[in-house]
Amino acid sequence: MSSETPERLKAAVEELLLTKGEAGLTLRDITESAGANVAAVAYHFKSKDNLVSLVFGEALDEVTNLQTNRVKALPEDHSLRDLIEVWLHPLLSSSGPDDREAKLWLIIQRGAAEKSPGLVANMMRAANPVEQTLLPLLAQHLTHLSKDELIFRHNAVLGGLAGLVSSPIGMELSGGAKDPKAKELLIAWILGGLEGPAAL
Amino acid sequence: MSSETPERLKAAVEELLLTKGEAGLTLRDITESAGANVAAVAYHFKSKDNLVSLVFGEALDEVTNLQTNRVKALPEDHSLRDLIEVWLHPLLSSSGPDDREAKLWLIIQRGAAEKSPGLVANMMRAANPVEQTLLPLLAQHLTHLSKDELIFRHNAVLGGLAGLVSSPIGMELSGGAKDPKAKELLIAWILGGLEGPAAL
DNA sequence: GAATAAATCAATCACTTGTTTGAAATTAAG
DNA sequence: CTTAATTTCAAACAAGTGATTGATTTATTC
Repeated sequence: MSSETPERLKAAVEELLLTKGEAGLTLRDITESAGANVAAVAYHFKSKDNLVSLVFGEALDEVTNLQTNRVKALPEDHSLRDLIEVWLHPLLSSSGPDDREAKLWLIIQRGAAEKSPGLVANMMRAANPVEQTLLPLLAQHLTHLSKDELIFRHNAVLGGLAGLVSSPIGMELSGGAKDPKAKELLIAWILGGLEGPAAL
Repeated sequence: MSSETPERLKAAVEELLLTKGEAGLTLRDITESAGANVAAVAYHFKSKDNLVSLVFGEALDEVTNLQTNRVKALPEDHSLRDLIEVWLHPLLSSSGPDDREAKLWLIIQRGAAEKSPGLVANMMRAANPVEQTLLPLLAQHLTHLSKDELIFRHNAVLGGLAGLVSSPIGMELSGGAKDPKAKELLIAWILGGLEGPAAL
């Protein structure tokens, strides 16, 4: 019987990344939270950094897959609002089977906000799939924008969400955006930012 | 002659907050960078945390003052774009005497992104002045928004800038937005997000 | 210039960090 | 059952953390 300790360690890292971020993430925090010995991390994963990077990478892949699958499943005649809802589904949907995706999303956003080394390493690799399926569809709805400006606004929305999620004074998206009212506020703002007149 | 060591220490903290953030900020980093002894921090400021919190607080006050003064100096018949330009001036202006304000802004944004304890403590206090002068003027330009939605979009823009500034994949605003083209892209996006149709 | 106050310094404190070790315990194979 | 491989564990490691001490130097005051 192979040990389930690695799974418990990864789960503990996920939970701690969500609450404390990578900066304040201690080896003993992880092992105590997972009910394992400190040496377990080095035994199962070569190092703590390696474990954290692995968790980030898997979270990124999982979220990316779910996102691209939803986007691809959209009907031909979908609206821009449909696209946005599907794109940001984990942030907007009420709790349920999607809770894990929302959690992973928040972990990633937080990691991005504090430039977690373990995330940045995986970022470039996983950014491509979403952008290759999403950007063409976005372009289809935003014909008034040049490619440069489209990419800029795409990044702006992503950055904006990251900022909103991690802002100490901003709303608490985890839970907050699932209030239907907050969801409408958020979508309206995103739509306005995307559909507004071009600068160039 | 009173020592100038405290000034050098604060300057060193500013520089290190900008490059490494509060998470990876070491007492010995500070003192070595300031050319001072490790004991100097405890002598001049009671503790490292106290020093960092002080630097954050002063940065917050300085930026807030400059912002509110510029906003108050606007003519009666200014446009929304004028307001935004004045509001986000440190991020948009080319280098010069404003470089310090841009630096302080970036320090604050980064601190907000990683929820630096030393910043969060000062945040609530300093948030009021800007909002009390800025929000009424914003409301004047965005009459189609309810007060709730206005506040939401104000926070969204702030969060969005924080996200853009600190995003690993986003543009590099420090320097990037000072390119006139990037400045126009940014302002157009912000304007669209603010002026877009109301959700409620 | 002597006495007092302020500031700097090397050395060390107790504590936490991630990692390693070698023995003990558990599981799998013959 | 016996042996061998896998996994767990307490203990210790070196390096780094913020903070403190008491002596030494520097500046100020009378």
